[in-house]
Amino acid sequence: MATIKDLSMKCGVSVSTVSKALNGYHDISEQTRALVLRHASEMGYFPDANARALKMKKTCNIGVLYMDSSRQSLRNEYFAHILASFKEKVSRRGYDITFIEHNIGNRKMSYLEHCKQRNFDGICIACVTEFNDPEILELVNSDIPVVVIDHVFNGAISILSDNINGMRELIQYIINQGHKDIAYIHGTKSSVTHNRLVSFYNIMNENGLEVNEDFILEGEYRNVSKTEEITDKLLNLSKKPTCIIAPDDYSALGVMNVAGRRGIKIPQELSVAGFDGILFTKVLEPNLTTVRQDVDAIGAEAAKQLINLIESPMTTSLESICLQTQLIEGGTVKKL
Amino acid sequence: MATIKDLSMKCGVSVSTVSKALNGYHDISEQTRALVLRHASEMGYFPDANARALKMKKTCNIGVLYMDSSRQSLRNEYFAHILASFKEKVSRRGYDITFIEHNIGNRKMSYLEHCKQRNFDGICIACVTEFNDPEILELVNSDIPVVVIDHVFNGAISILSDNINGMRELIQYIINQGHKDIAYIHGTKSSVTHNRLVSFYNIMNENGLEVNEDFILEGEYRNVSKTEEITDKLLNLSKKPTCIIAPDDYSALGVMNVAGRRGIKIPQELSVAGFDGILFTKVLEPNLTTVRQDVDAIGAEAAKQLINLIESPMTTSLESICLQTQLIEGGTVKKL
DNA sequence: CTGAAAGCGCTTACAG
DNA sequence: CTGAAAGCGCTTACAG
Repeated sequence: MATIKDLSMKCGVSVSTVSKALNGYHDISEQTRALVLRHASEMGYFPDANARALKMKKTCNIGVLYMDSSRQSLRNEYFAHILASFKEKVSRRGYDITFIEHNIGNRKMSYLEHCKQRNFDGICIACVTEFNDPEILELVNSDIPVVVIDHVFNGAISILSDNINGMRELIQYIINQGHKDIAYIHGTKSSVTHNRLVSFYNIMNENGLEVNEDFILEGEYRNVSKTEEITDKLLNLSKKPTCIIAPDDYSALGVMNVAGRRGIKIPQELSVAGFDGILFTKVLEPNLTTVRQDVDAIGAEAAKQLINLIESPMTTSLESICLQTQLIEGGTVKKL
Repeated sequence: MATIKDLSMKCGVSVSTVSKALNGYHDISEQTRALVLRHASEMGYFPDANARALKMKKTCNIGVLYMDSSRQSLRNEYFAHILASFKEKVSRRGYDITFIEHNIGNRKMSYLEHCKQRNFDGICIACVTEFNDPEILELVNSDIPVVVIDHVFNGAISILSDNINGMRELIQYIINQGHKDIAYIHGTKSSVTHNRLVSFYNIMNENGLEVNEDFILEGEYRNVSKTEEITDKLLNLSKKPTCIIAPDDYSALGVMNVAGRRGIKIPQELSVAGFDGILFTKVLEPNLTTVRQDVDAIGAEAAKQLINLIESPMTTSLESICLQTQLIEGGTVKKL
């Protein structure tokens, strides 16, 4: 690729002048600037990003961490959608995205070391199940601007759905449909899971309904077979629930499958709800009753906050931002 | 971050010596090397990747292009899975992944210019619908090593499923189940679509079956509502198909939805098949009859080929590599 | 075996 | 308004 030196020779001016002309400095005559710009575009010249980064301490590159114990990574639709939106937003602001890994070339290193070597301007932590991993804490506590999806850390910006209110709306809707015996197969413990559970209990209580402890069982997010197993347990109880809430939309298929096998019609004989509002549930018929998380907004907000933090650290507060969810009534919760 | 200069002062040797010790040169005494290594790890020193890249003309970074006209990007499960596998494989070989965009900072540029500025060691082109876009051609014809998913370019490595054989197995299976009136809603024109179509015609002919032109309609990949529309048309024909093949698994939901609305039972009264073998069809009951593309293998093979091309250009041939597919019989094609 | 020097491609005080 | 010089953090011939 042509270098700034080639360009300066072509223009017959010094390298310094070329650089200043290109970077919009004002102590350059309009004539010279025009000359430089013309030759630059003729030669297809663009400054080397590495050299520029080295000098300016700014890479215009954001590190994204996708690491979860089940190694779903981009295979998790929810996070893939968030990343897609995040990517679109940051790219419009001139930042690229690079995944954070454990090595460069054949050197092994920690995530933080990777970020330091690559000189990322900021970091987005998403799709992590192990929030207590010391490597994650090291990242969050570093001096690199960080935004975290779906988890609250002291001293970092967090973006997450309003799980409490989302769950409230869902449960209230189900109760309004006449259900009292509601089972909740919740995901593995996490702050998100905790908030949803708390909300579940609260709304039940507010409505004067008692929570049947047999109906609260731990499943796993996105694990269909585990949800099937638990659904089987629930349907074998002498006192059965009239409605089952799955950890998420995807695992809700597990509830449907078991019902199908037992010849139980949904929603006529059993109601089901999910959480997430992911793609395929929109087109499945009947539409799944669920709480839609606004993945586009989550990604975009994460991007916006992170870039603010990078570019205006002193006016960006490190708070957690809750995004509204939307109740999708769908057709899998029957009016009793 | 600590620089090599800090480290050299700590060690009391020159910067050159430190660099050589770190990089495994042999003209360094074992004593000195040990000293340097010890201090390096104590200080948490890692060489700045940008400075290194500048000097060595090697970034250990691969550009990935995700650009499709429908702006699905990572939201397309098929490509998200391929990318996940690609990412895992290249990272194990020490390469990072950065998405190719149209700008860095506030400079607009072409994809190629972006790659040149970032000095990517190689490029993976995936998730592209516009293979004739001049920007894509520019990338493919550049001197940067390139691997392309799902499209064959002269002079570039291509990775794709064996669509011809995959389709053969699917159609033959459907025919063996006793179907003669098979409709094929195919995706938008592309080389992949073309090969599947050709294969469809060929297998029909080989089996002495005539293709009913009314049964061959153009839909769109991953477009459920379009598939619903076309399914409606097909089911309104006086002579109806007994089996409908959708552009892919996702759009196959469209066929199922229309059937559901009309009270047509699948597979008892109408058979359906898809293509891709994506996640949710594995857990949907009855399992969709489909052709599974081995997304893990596609991503891994793309990674392997690209890295070979980067590291050993003279022993890596620019060919297209076809990966085997697998017929998933599932339960949506009835034995007539 | 070690180190001074040049250079990768840029930017930016500083002097003129 | 323009340009020579220093420097960002590295690597690597080259000299000793």
